[in-house]
Amino acid sequence: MEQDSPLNDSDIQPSKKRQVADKIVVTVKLEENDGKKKTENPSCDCWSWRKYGQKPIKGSPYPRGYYRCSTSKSCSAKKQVEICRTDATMLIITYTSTHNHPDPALSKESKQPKTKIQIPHDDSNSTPPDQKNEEQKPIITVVDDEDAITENENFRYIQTPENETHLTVDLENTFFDEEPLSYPNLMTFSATKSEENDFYDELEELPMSSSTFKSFMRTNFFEERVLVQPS
DNA sequence: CGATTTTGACCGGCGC
DNA sequence: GCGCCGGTCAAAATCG
Repeated sequence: MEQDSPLNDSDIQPSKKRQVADKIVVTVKLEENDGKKKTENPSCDCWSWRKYGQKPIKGSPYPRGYYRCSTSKSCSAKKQVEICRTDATMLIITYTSTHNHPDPALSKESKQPKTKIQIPHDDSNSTPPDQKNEEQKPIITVVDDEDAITENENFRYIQTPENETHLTVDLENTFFDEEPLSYPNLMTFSATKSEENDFYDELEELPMSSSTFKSFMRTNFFEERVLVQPS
């Protein structure tokens, strides 16, 4: 249905190896909340996701789920959800590509789409079958596997033995606060991705107010800096 | 009844 | 060249 053809979207380029275009790794620390805290799930970034695959990952007892944006067929936004092999309470969400359409939540902030991340229980305990019971996610850790992001009051660097730079984001102070998000370096738009450029270019033309845009950015978390610069 | 999840098959890239 | 592994597709099943 999209009046378009199958595509010209640059998302399909089999001839090129997977370039590390936009890849954001967000680590969410799941804590046993009493279930009272209705903190939005970072994984539920207000977008509608449709699961299209799941595979066991080597080195991890937990499978990885593959989700795609279900709002728009032409939307190439994707995300992978897996559980940290060392910390079962750590949810690793990897975002790939960006949405080429406004966040539906912006229009209707009253309702939130249902994105249910399924957390496979590997415990042999007689855990209840209801796997839709995840409302716990107080801390978000953004892991930039490329370059270190910036340090912000809301961020905290965490050096991992693996050589990665983990960014801990205080959810309540960052996303759920109405304070103007200020991500100095995080806001650095990459001037490399044509798609993204186009995307943001459109945004500029859109009648979005700065606050709207902010919200938009908030939903998108941080547009990572793409490092792909073809020589 | 439509949208979404599930699950195995399929495919392409990479390392050996 | 082969096998491993990660990522996607597609058909069937399930849910609301």
